[in-house]
Amino acid sequence: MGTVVGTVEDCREMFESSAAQTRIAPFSPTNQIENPVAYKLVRVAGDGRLVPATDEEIFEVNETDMHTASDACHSVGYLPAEGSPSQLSQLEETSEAVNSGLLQSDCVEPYTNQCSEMLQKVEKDERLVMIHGSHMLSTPPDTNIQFCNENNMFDEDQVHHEALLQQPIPLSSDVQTGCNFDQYNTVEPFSNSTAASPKETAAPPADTQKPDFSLVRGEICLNNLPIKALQETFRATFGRETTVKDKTWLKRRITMGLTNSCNVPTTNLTIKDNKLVVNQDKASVRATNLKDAPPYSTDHVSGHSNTSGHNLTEDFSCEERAAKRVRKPTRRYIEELSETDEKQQNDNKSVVTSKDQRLSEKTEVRSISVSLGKRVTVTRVVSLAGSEIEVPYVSHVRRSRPRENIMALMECHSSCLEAKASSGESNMLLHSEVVNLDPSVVKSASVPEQKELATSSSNNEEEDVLTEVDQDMEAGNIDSSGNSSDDNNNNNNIGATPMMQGGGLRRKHHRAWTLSEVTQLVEGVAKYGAGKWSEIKKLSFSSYYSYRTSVDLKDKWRNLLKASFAQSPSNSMGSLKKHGSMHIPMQILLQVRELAEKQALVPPNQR
DNA sequence: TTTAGGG
DNA sequence: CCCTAAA
Repeated sequence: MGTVVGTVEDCREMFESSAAQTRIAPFSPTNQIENPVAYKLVRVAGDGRLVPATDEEIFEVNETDMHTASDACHSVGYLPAEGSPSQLSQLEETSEAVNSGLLQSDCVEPYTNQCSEMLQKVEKDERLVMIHGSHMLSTPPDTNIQFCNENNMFDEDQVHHEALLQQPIPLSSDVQTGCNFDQYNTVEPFSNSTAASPKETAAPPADTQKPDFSLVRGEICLNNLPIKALQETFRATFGRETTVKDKTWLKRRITMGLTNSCNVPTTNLTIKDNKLVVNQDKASVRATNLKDAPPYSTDHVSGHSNTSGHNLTEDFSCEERAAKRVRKPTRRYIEELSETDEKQQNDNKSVVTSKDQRLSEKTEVRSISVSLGKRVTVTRVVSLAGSEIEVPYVSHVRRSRPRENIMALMECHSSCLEAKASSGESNMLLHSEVVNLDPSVVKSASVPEQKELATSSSNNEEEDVLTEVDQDMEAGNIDSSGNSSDDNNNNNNIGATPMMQGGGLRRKHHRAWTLSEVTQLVEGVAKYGAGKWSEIKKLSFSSYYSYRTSVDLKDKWRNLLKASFAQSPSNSMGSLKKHGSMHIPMQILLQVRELAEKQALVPPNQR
């Protein structure tokens, strides 16, 4: 069935040669409409192998990802027979890689122009791989959904092709029964694909896809949660509080956090009666924009959501703005704004603006290089707590775990992208990828294969350096412990390097554990047993190239145990709450406890 | 190299 | 998270 189409190319090649454009072609309006493309961020190892981007990396991209991307993201990468030939051919190359399981479906990146820019800047070995998936079927970005399996990836069994086929475009409420992710359904104002609406809608039914543990296990339906609950969930997910009251935003963020992916549509949609409502005016505008703004322009798509419709009539970003965009708040800023917004809209705004401008500059630079020759700054409007903010779609490549090697490199270029790109050894690749939604399949598949890959890869992991973007939105967000590191990122090399000015090593990067990570950890312990950290890491975390080390896993588990037992019985209900620090849903804690007890009994063998 | 613990 | 002793 679904053949994966992907192209892996040397970045230079892509950018330098006309080919690049061709590849990008999928974005062309025409293509987009019919064949949404999902891009996946990939890093090319020195040996030429493709290494799936880290979830964080992806994350960054997602945040900024263009509307387009959002569409793409959703889509599961199946190539329809219909896929444009060119795409197919291109993709074919990558398909191999994909099969190998290197590709992870989580994030698709909509890099086009930006990529090109970045690439240009990056002159080293980095390569970009674009893999295009033609289908729009969206999948919940799930960390679990990684296509790690070499063989299986494309097998129908593993892949939910069938399911997808059956439920092509429409996300019927039926499909989504159970848990609805509004986010998925939500359409971004800028979403590219006109046709997308259905596609987006296609957001995978939570049930089927089993986006994430929380979703599956927790049976968390973000849609139904009140804002307060969402905020709690947010805290649980990211380890920090949020005052944001925008349901849409919260849901999206949470979803992103849970899934570790970017698929979640960025913006606000108005959902009414299970349908996404877009302002026609805007839509019309959009149409206009689409023509003008090549790749980025997006179409409005109306999606159906089963969510209990609460309406967010936030404006979808106006095309107009898109054109104008100056501001480019990072996530963090956005979040902050939203949070503070309530309190002080004015102040925050001003602050944001200033920062944004800075960012914008960078962005612009990048954009300039774009193939079109015309730099287009794409921004999207995000409504925060009632105030709208324009957010530039800047893809961030997240710094993955900083390897020592890299660090040195990184230091040189503190400023800009170039530095990031310049990791000598590894190259970042973006490839569009088709994503399989099938949770079960993905999950099972991902684990084993990946390991092999990693192994075979010859230890590249460590060597590889990921390109980073100056801004790292995620870091700020994720890091619950507000580390100064984030700040440093902008100014300095970015968190990637633990180096301190003093010359001493700084703490590694504080990365708050996400719910999804915790879930994976718990699963891993359940499967392999506590103490098998290396196993767990390989099987459960290698997939998305988590920077978590076995030691990290061990430490986290230790903390989980502590938390689980610390929890007094009285708390049955409140999974979250209190303890400013914590989160971690009850279920997980309970699981932890069970596992702990269970293993205590049967310590040694087994698994 | 991986675990287990202490810090 | 870091560091380190043990294995």
